[in-house]
Amino acid sequence: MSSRRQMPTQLDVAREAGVSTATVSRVVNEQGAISDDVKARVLNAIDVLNYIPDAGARALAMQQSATLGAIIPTLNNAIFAEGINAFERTAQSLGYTLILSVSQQNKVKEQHLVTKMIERGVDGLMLIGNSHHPAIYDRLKQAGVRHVCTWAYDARAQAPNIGFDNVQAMEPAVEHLMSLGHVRIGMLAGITQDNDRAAGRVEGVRKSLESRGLSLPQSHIIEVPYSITESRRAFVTLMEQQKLSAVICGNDVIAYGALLEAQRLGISVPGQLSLTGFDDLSLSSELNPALTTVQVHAERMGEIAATLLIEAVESQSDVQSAQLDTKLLVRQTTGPASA
Amino acid sequence: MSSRRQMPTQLDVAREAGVSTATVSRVVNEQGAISDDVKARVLNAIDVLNYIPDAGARALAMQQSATLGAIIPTLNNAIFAEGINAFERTAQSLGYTLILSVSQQNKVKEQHLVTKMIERGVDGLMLIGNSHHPAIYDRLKQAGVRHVCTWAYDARAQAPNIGFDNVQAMEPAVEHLMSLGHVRIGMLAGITQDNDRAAGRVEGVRKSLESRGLSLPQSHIIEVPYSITESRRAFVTLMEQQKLSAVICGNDVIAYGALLEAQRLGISVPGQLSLTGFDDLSLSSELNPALTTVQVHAERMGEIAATLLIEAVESQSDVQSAQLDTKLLVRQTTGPASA
DNA sequence: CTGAAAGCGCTAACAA
DNA sequence: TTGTTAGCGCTTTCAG
Repeated sequence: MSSRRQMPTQLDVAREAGVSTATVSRVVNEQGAISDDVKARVLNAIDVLNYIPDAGARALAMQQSATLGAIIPTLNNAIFAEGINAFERTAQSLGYTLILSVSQQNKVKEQHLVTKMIERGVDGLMLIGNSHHPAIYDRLKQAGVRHVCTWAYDARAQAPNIGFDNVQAMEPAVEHLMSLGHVRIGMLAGITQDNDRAAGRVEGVRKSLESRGLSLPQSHIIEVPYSITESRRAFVTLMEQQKLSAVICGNDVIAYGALLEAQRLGISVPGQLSLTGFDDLSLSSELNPALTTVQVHAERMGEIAATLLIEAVESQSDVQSAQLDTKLLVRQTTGPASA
Repeated sequence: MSSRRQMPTQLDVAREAGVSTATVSRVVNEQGAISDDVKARVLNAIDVLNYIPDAGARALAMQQSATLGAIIPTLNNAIFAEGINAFERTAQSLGYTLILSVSQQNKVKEQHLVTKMIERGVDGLMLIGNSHHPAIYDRLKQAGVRHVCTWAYDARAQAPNIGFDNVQAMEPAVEHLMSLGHVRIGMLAGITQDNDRAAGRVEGVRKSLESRGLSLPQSHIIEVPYSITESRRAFVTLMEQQKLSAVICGNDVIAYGALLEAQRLGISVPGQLSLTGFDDLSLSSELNPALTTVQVHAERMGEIAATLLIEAVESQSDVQSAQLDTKLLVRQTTGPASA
């Protein structure tokens, strides 16, 4: 019980300007015809009193908040941060405010956060990936809150998708490696539990391999958290157990760990071992050797998500899906398979 | 005009349970004494109707939103992302929702965003650094919105600070370098324009140097954006123009650029050149050579900011300041000055 | 222990 | 062109 109590309200402005609150509302929202005289008086009163409208009250009256929500697994992942940055920037430029929540990759928490978002009355919601608790979709539909799932594109998804196909995205990487003569290919994947993007990438590698007569046995995969330290450790384990000539990593950070550890162990990259990443973080092209990786348009994804969400909200229509492409960037960590 | 229209309201629940809205409010907020029977009926009605309260209406009635705002320069900076991640996590655990806006390091936009935050009725606001448009403090005070400035600690600051002293933080780095015999020390600083943290670090280096009889002429400093590419370029320029044996970098990313470029140029680190960073990003300790840098407790800063902000809001008192320490982490990019 | 009623600050018909 | 009057969905005295 404090904050806004001391703030001048629309009524104060109305009194100061000698008009009705409806009129104040009209000039604030630049809607309807207002005489220049009245308009000037209101504007002046607003300035004098330093009036700041109450968005909450406005939302209550208008039944829309000019607010977008986003629930992401974590911010400690440069690629999500980049996407959210663009999402916010775009939303802001279109007059929307961002409400951000982090689920800590916890499905139950995510479900709870969706309810929170509905409580807050967001006009649209952005989620990451397609594997969400079913109740989430129900709640969202019941509340009439438009939403998109990003970072994935699956024609069969039940919600609009704005992203890329994580399965297909791995195809060029496998193809590239095999064209270099690699046949003993392993993978340091992201944790696939509750993560359709990570799982999709594993599936993509497996399918691509199988369509070319190879396979990806479970023994050739280790799942690792988004951490260089963990990746280094897993890399050691993987290399000890298997004779691999190429390792596909679920993301760039995992690849950094593999590369750094390979260097420490004196395994030459790409001489003795080829390595690929995923995301194309800005560091990847700077490293020596520069990382061969799959480029993802995180920024555009964020922009598009915000744009389409807002478009759908304002036109009262369904949210469009949008498929973005990915691209294999061949750099220096991949080379011909040795002997 | 849609979203919540279709949602069941408190009144619907009241009818369904055969009680008054006041009663529904009481059980939802677990406040006041309610008979078990009534409580059960209400809870049941809530469940049946799938009732989700409207936080906006609640905020309007209670004059507080259970919302915290944060305005940051960018999310494309791992250290801010980490701080915000912790800020959000803490706020969430205390029942608060985060409204996040990015100023793109634009002072004018920041000022505008502060107004937006006030419109949204945030109970508390987190800002980065101490150099803000004066009008910001006025508005915040007028609106009675509690706030903290993080990532800096300055006893003279006009707003509560939760962070570290950017000037003092550089002292151990300079001291370390000088104890290794360095006297030709340069700096790749962050852009100091509108950035008191970057400026503070430059000042810190300068003061430390001067207190030891050395100096930091303008010719020994180049300011660089937060970008490896830019840093590499600036590093080349700096090294061409000056004979330096050590370069202090304004942050780790700049240091990565310097290190990578030094390696490309065949300048051995730390053999021929010592390098230090600032932030201690997770990659820094993994690099080879591992980066000597200044450790900052971004996560704790975010936690504390949220905690103290909420504490102040709920106790109707002033926000406490908190000073965090920084620590020089001596690793492998610094060594004795050669000849 | 529960209900009635007023009001939070704003918008939106409907009149005038 | 402007004012009046209802609410938006919730909380909160104040009665009972």
